[in-house]
Amino acid sequence: MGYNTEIVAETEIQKKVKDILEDYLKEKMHRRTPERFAILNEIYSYEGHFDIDTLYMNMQEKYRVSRATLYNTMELLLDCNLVRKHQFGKNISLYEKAYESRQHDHIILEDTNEVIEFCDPRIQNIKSTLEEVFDIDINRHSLYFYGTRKNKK
Amino acid sequence: MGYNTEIVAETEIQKKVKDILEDYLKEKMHRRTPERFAILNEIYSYEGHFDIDTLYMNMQEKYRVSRATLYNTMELLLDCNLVRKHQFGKNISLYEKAYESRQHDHIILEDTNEVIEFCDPRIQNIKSTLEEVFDIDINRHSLYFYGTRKNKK
DNA sequence: CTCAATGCAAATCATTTGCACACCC
DNA sequence: GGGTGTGCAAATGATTTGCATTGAG
Repeated sequence: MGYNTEIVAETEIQKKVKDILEDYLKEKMHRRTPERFAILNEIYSYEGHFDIDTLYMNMQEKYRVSRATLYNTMELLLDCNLVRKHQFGKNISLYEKAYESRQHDHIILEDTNEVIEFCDPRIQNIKSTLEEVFDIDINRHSLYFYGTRKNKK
Repeated sequence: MGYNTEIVAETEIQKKVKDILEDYLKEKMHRRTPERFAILNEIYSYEGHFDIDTLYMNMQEKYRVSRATLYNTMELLLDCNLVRKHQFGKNISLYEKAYESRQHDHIILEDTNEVIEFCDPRIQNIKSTLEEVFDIDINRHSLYFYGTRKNKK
């Protein structure tokens, strides 16, 4: 059929995450403000990583929100697992949408500032071992490898 | 023999790291200032993690150094692998001495703020795989698991 | 002597906070 | 209507920076 499946898929996900946020806010007795949905929508129009400032700039043209609200809302979105936050070095906080995107870790190439994403099942194994050995529950992890491209003089 | 091997060992290490720093500074054409050695010595009198502020406070009573110098010197000590730096969350930078202490990673228990250290050889395996697959050299990594103690209501 | 290193205070910059107003429930 | 959420501007706090002074080589 002649539909643009890209756009259809996009819209579906936007709807789904909107519902997830609605449910979450209801459950936590938080208000469903237009700002919160506007932010979510903006985030889910992105591919890959973004920072708060980019988000702020981009939104100014559409639905105007303050930085304070952005920071507040990111907390909520993190809490309901609709976004993930990455700390690439001290002053580089990057976010990305999390719904239906695979859990992955990162390699940072310090010569080129490239970021490579990878998945390795052995991390889950390590996690399981640790939970057993120390009798704990592990909720999340952060793993970064720092390196450089080979064969450079 | 009747020697206190603890203290002997301590002193030996202090000497060794002093030599390492000397060599490093010589090689890099940096000056061997008393501040740098005083800081190194202070750090190697600690066990476990410490932050810049603690280091600063503690040193005031002995060899007075400015925060600026502390930050500068930490860079050098990181570069010559005499200290390691850990980023536990955005505003919690902790350091620890690195010479002759085993590479380890951390679990952070968010309910109690406990920090558990562990070593798992599988991380090295992951590293090797990544180096091969992406044709890169990995210098270091940072790995944190975040969790909670079990069986709490 | 010369310039890298130091100390001090001011600057930075992402994030947080306080407060008055707006609007979701 | 009442109180949470918002915007704004000011506050924060770890780290950095500028500059005059010191001291290592």
